[in-house]
Amino acid sequence: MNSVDNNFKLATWNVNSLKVRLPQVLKWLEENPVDVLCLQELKMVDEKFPLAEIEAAGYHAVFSGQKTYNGVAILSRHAMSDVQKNNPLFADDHQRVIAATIEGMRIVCVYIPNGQSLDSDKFSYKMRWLQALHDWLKVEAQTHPQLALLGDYNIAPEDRDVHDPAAWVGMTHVSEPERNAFRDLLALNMKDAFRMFDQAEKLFSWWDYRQMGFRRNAGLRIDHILLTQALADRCTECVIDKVPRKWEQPSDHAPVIATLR
DNA sequence: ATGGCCTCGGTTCGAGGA
Repeated sequence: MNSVDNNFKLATWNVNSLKVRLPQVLKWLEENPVDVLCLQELKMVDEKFPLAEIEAAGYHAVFSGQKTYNGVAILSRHAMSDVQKNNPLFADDHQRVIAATIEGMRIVCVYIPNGQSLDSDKFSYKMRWLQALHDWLKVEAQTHPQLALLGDYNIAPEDRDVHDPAAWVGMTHVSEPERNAFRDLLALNMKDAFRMFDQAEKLFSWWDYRQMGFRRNAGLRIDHILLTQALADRCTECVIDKVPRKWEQPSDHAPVIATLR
């Protein structure tokens, strides 16, 4: 038994349709046998969830899907308990939250709303949604000191998380209210796992399908893993895996992986 | 350039994403 075997890996990936991306998810898990993988944008109802294929790959799965839009899942090599769908403090037609307890950790998988544009109803929905998430996690962290919040946040926390900050002024994902909401989550004694470590510049987790965004590295870092202090203390690495973004018919997002010792 | 791409639902285009 070497030290690698004792690591616990948590990952998140917005797959932009699990129906289209299932072969890539299975391939990625074969190459990256993480302990937990949070998925967003399933875009399918629960009846269509490919449970047999996921289980054949060695994973349990819990999921909360809907037709066409949204939908989230947690895949885990370990047993899951206390599954929670949606934020109990926020009535929501969208399926954007699923949580489960795994090996004593509270794993919260989120697909935070996009917001569309700063003057839209969808933006005010995003901000109300973020406030409710904060209020819920504040309570949840009291009973689960080992809490991880993984997902597509649709927020680039700082200008260094944006390929061309000037081009994004006035857009959603980078506005002060959104960045304040991100800092409010950090203020729940959580750490952005990626920023706990030295990283190269211009590392992103999403690239526009248009204009050859990936080739130009025209991206944003909007997929995050936040860890409460108890888990942050165990975190030894956090990386973005650009490999599947280079595959044929990729998701526009890349997986993010945190390693705990 | 109110663009460009991708997915879905449902038909050959609009909505939504980011």
